[in-house]
Amino acid sequence: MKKKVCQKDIAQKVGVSTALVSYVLNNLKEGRISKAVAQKIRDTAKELNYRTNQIAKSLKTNKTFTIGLIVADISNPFFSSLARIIEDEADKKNYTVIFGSSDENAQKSWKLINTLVDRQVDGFIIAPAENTESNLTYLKDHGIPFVLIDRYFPRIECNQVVIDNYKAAYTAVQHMIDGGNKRIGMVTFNSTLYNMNERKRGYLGALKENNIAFEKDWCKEIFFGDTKTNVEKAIHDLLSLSQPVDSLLFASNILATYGLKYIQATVTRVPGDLAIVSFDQMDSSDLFYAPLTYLKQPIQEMGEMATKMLLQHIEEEKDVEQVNLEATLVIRDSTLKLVY
Amino acid sequence: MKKKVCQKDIAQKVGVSTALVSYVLNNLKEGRISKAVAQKIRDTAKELNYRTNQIAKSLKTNKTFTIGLIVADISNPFFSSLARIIEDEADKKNYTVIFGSSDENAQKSWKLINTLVDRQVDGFIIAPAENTESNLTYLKDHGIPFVLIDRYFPRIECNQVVIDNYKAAYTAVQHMIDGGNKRIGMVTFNSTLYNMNERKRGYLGALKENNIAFEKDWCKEIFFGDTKTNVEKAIHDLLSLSQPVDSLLFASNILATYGLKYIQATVTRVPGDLAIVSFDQMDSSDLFYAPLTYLKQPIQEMGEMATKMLLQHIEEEKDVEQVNLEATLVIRDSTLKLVY
DNA sequence: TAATTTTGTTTAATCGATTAAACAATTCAA
DNA sequence: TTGAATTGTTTAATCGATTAAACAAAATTA
Repeated sequence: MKKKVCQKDIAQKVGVSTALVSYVLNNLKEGRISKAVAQKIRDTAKELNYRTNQIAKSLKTNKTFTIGLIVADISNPFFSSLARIIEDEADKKNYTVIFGSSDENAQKSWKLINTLVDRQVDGFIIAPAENTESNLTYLKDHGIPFVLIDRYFPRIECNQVVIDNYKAAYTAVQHMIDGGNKRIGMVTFNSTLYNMNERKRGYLGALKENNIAFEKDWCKEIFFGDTKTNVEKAIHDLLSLSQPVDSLLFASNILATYGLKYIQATVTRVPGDLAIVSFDQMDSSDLFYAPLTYLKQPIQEMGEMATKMLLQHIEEEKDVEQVNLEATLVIRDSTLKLVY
Repeated sequence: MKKKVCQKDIAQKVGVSTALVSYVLNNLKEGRISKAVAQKIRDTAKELNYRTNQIAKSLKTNKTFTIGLIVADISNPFFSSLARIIEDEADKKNYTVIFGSSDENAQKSWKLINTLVDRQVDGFIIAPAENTESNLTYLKDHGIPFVLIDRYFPRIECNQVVIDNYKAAYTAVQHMIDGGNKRIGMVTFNSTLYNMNERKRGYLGALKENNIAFEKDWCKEIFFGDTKTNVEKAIHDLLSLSQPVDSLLFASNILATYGLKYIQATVTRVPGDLAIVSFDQMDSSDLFYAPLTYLKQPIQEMGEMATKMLLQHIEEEKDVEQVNLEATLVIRDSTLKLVY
C-alpha cells in the first residue's frame, strides 16, 4: 500500500500551512484567501492526486456520510431491489451504503447493528427481524437515526415506511372469493413479525366478512430454516385434505418461489385446481404457466421515501414519521375465473 | 445524537490513563497489567456500554476492516447472490462490505472507486464494467488490493476469479447441435467485455467445429440501455428470418429473463420451435413451461474464493492469483431432443 | 545493601483532517 | 497620522483511539 498524499504534503510543496489547504479544498473562508495561493493549492492537489481521507475527516466532523442497511437477506430479490433504490437515492446526497443480512436472526441483527454503530454510520435503514425490538430501542436511546422498512413493531414508535398488509391480504382473498373460490389456503411464515401477522389477519378478516368458516388446516405456517422442504410439505398437505383448498395465498416471494416450483411439478392445474395469489413481484411469476396474480408492493416509493426520510432525520431534528403505502393487486391468469 | 462513551471516560472513572484502557481492551501487555485494574477497566467499559470508535481506530491503525464491492447492479440476482456469499465470507474475518452499482458505466465506476478509496476500504472485489482498465491500473499503482470477479481484462494482470466462458458457450452450443439444431442464434450484449466476447467466441467456435456456417443475422448484440425492448426486437427478428433460428443461446440472466417473457407471449414453442440455453441460474428458468437448460456458474465458490483471496492479499504480500472455474451445463426440457 | 530486573502505569506523539483564535501586514477612516 | 477595520495566513487544539518510550516502585540478584 503506497503512502497516500495528505494535506501536509500539499502544504509543504506550496509552502503554506495545512489550515490554508483545508480551507481552500473545502471552499471555506472564500473572501479571505488570496486567489493566487488558492489556485496554487488546488493545482498542487490535482498534481499530487490528492484525495481526502474520509476517515480522518469523519473523526473530526463526527460524520461519515455512510448509512447502514440491514435486511433479512440481500440475495432476496425484494431486498436487493430495495438496496439498489436506496443506493441511488443515498448517492444523490453523497452517502454510501454498508449492508448486512440478519438472516431473520435477532442475534445476528444485534451484532450487525453494533458493528455498524462502531463504524459510526450516520443512520440505518432496517427491515427488522423478529425479536429485535430491543435493538431499535437501543438506537432510539442513543439518538441514532433509523427508518424501518417493510416491517415494524406496533409498540415501538419510530420512523417507518411500510404497507398496509391487512388490507393487501384482505384484497387478495376477497378477489379469490369473488372468483368463486370457497376453500382458501394460505402459506405464510411462522413468525411473530407484525407484517406477517397482519397478512394472516387480513386473510382471516376477508374469510369472516364473506361468511366462510376458516378451517385450521388451511393455514400453513412455515418455520424459517429448511423453507423449501417445509413449503413443499405444506402444499402437499393442503392439496391432500379430504376437502383440498381450491385457492392459495402466498405471504411472500420466497414462499411463492418454492411453492410454484413444487406445484409445477405436480398434476395440480392453476387456476383450474388451484387459484393462486402471491405477495411481491417476481420474474418467476411472469413465467409460471399461469402468470401469477400478485400483490405489488410500491418498492421504488418505499426505498426512496425511506432514504429521504432517513437523510432528513440525520440532517435535522424531526418528529417521528410513519408512512403507510398500499400494495396493488395485479390480476392475471392464476386467478382466472373458470366458467364450466 | 447522544455523546458516545470513549476510552477517556472509562479512564477517568477508573482513575487510570487512557493508555491502560486501550491496552486492556485490546488484550495487550497481558503480563504487565495488574489483574485488579484490568478487571475494573473491563467492568467499567461494560457498565458504560463502551463501544470502540472504529473511525478513530482506523485512522491510527490505517485499517478499516471494510471491503468495497463493485458490481454492475446489486439488484441483479447474480450479483446479489454473490454479494451475500461475499458478505458471509468477509464476516468470518470481521470485515464489512460497502457496495456500489456501476451500471456498466465507466464513469460511475471511477466515481465509486474513488469514494471508497477515500473511505479507506482495505480492498475491493470488482465485477468491472467496460472501459475500466484505467481504474484497475490506478488501484494497482497505488497498491490497493483488489480481486476481479466474473469479468476481467486479459491485458491487465491481476487477481481474479472467473469462469471459462469460451468453454461454457462452446459446450452449450455443442449440446444444441447434438440435439439436432442447425440454425443457432445468440442474444448477447453489445460490449467489449472480455467475458462477453469469450461467450461469443465459444459460440462461433462450436459452430465452426461442427461445420455450420455462421450467419450474421443469428447473433444479436443488445445495447445496454433499453434492454427489454431491444431483446424483444432481437428475438422477433431471429424468428422472422426467412430461415428462422431453431435454437438460441442467451448470454446472461438479464437477457434470458426478458427473452423468456417475450417468448412465452408468442406462439413459439420451446423446445419444438426453439431450443434454448441460458447462462446463469434463475428461479424463472425453473418456472418457464419448458424448464431451461442453463450454464450454472459456481457462484458460491466464486464468491468464497474471491473473498478469501482478497483478504489474504490484504493481510500479506502475495503474488497475483488467477483462478479459472468452470460452468456446468444443466440439461433440462428447453433443449429436449424431439423425435417425430 | 547496592545494583539490576521486573512490574505496573503514565507521558506524549501520532494518524489526517478541521477550525477557533491569534497574529501580522495592509488598507481605510477620521 | 493614528487607531480601527480588513485581509491573508498561521498556530495550536481537537476528534478517539494506538503505542513507543519513559518512569517510578517493588522485587530480585549479587
